[in-house]
Amino acid sequence: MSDIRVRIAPSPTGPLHIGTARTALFNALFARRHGGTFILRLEDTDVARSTTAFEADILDGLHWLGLGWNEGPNVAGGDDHGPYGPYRQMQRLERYAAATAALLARDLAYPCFCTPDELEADRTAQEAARRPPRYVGRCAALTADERASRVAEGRLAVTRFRVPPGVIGFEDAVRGRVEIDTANLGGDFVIVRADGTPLYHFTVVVDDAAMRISHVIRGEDHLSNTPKHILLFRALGYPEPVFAHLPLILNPDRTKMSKRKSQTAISDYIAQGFVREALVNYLALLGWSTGTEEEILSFDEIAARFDLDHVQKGGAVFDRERLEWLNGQWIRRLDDEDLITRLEPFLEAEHVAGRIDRTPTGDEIRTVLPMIRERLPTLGAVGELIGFLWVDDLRVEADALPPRRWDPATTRDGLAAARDVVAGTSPVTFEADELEPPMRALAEARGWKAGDLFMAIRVAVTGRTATPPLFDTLVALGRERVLARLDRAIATLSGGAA
RNA sequence: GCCCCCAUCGUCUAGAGGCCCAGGACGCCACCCUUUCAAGGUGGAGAUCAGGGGUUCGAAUCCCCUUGGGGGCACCA
Repeated sequence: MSDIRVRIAPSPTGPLHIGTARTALFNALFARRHGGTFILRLEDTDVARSTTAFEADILDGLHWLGLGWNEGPNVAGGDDHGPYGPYRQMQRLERYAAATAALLARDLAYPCFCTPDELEADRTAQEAARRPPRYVGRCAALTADERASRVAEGRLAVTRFRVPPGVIGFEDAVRGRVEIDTANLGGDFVIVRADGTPLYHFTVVVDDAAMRISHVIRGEDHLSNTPKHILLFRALGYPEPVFAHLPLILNPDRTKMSKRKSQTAISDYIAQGFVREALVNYLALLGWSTGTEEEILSFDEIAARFDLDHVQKGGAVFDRERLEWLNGQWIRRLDDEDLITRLEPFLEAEHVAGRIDRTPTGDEIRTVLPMIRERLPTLGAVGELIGFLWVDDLRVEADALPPRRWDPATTRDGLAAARDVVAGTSPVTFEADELEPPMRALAEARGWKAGDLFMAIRVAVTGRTATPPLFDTLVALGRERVLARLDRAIATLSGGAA
């Protein structure tokens, strides 16, 4: 292993977000490409919003994507592994406390007694004066006596980091040189809350240093905050990692992708039947490219080609249609047993939802695989596609039965004639090859267009106008059920209720 | 308001001075295949490379300005 160490540091305050997954993927790819270590650290210092359920969703989602980590939590709410643990920030409080004490001792940070109301008033005044919001420094120069008296009053203090004047510059691995004047950082910022819990900008630096992170690869939304982190790295005497800021994933209106405007939870994509290969492939190509025209690529193939130089700088709109296309590509590439395994939970769900009457066996799924493979944009589409195979009591409305060019009477005649053809076939073999010729002959004999006859049969036995090839469908249904469904349709058209 | 980042077909992108009056993919439109739906094949429409100045024999590629878009500025992460 090289000394390249990268991490994904999600906050368990929501389900695994597509943006977090993409950042995790890029970090994992970078680690794989360079033989480095990929670390997962949970940033759970927002105790009020963090939950074990979200933690589980994040861990499960990352595992599902195939993005395993070399160091980090093992299970939600459980223990972890790796030489730099623990990997949950709330279990690392003493480290932040020590770092805080060090900063306080050197007066690089100070206690601030300003109340939320005072700060709010400051911000309101600044906004009214059309000035950028920043901490005014009311507590920056308090004497020891003044601090003591405030403490005596029982007032709680946060800890603020002193932002020194100057320009902070760094070499971003995707954007090149970036320079920001510390005067634009918003003043001395809070690193520890009044209740003693540390804040993100502080913990991220303490931990990235403690965990020996060599490359911080994260979203562009952190670019402006990077000077704060660099200031902290320096104040604490830690070496600075290399920073790489990835372009944001955007809503169709080009704003930062959000739950309000897009589907952002990975679990939702999983539930709809997207396969990991497609998601990984799609996400990798969102903001990065091989530099060639290759595009259907596995994680390993991408990792072999991955580099930060080809990372795009501008944000990328999330295009679900392209994801669906890629998903279809990957579904077609899965081998039979794999596809069956992945389809099973979706068929099970169809059953549970009551849309089909039983869950088909693996063997049953295997027999229909050739006719559905090319027709599945997602695994979740399987019910719509062939659910009619496992419905006991299919009923089709009379209005739906006639093909475009046929009237009800013709349709009834056509179905009756078709029924005779089916009835005349051998009950033992019942193959598509022995069904099609006589049906075509029938259509020709009666002067019907074969397509119309086929459509009438299709709707009668499946209830749908779009299905896999008709004769394969009839075979899958079986002779007896085809006869029964044709009978019922004929009865329906005859005015009976069957 | 201030700071930072960004800017090639509707979308994802190739392009690191001449190979580009800009290539690929998704989507869209035709046609082929075809019993429907897909898949697949072929072809097409679609970007004066945001605009304007430079630099250069030559710029999508380098520089500047403008415009536009985005992000950040919490006792959220």
